[in-house]
Amino acid sequence: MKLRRDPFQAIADPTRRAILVLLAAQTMSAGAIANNFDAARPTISKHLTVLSECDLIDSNQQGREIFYELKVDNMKKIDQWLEQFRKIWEDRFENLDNYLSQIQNKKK
Amino acid sequence: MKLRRDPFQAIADPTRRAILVLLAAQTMSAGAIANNFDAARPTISKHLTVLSECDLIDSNQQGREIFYELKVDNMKKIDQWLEQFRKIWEDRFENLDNYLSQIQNKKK
DNA sequence: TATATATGTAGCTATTTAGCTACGCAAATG
DNA sequence: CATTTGCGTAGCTAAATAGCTACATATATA
Repeated sequence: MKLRRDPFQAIADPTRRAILVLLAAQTMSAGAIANNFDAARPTISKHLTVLSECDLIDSNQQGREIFYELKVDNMKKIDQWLEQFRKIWEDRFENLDNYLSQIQNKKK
Repeated sequence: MKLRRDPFQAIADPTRRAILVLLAAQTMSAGAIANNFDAARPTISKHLTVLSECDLIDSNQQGREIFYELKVDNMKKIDQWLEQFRKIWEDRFENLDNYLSQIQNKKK
């Protein structure tokens, strides 16, 4: 193996996905984030480190608190990768659509 | 930890992502898939097992060959999860758009 | 200034992962 | 019917992961 630090790796963990969802709503301090989970605070701290390394969040200190903010740009890479599959399921939907139209026409 | 068998886990590995891309184009036999990679054939076989467990591919045997086919439906789960973030970057794009319009107007 | 608070780091463990070689088995072929 | 071919499984290893407790450090507060 090899340490993978990319958005795909980042979202593989459900806790990290939940953190990202939290940060999608608002910027939050490390402690505030951790309060949303059962896991120990250092565990969440580590997840935040991973998310930073995967370049999905930014941090900035304010006093003794550290605020984390979503960096939406790298999220788009997942979206872009999905593009090629999206075409397939849209095609299938179209096919289903056509099929349903055909049934409709036969009825007429 | 706990064995995670979901589409997010499936696409965390780059080899598995590449397999999915291959299968997006066409159904392929296990051997044909393996030929596209440097990894040993059993390694690819294991990735195929994981992808099956994550419910992203289907297999059916034809003679001594086993053909694998993309199951696009579970891919959509990733797409659906991304939805909430897509809103954010679309908003930002709109904001940029508005900003650019304002500049345009000022020039006029 | 002593204390409380916010947060990261060190260091450990159990589990999972990705990879390999060796092997087994069923289907096709000579 | 012996052999080749296609493919999964067993069993191993090194590395990564996710989790924890204990500790260090810096900032705020009494």
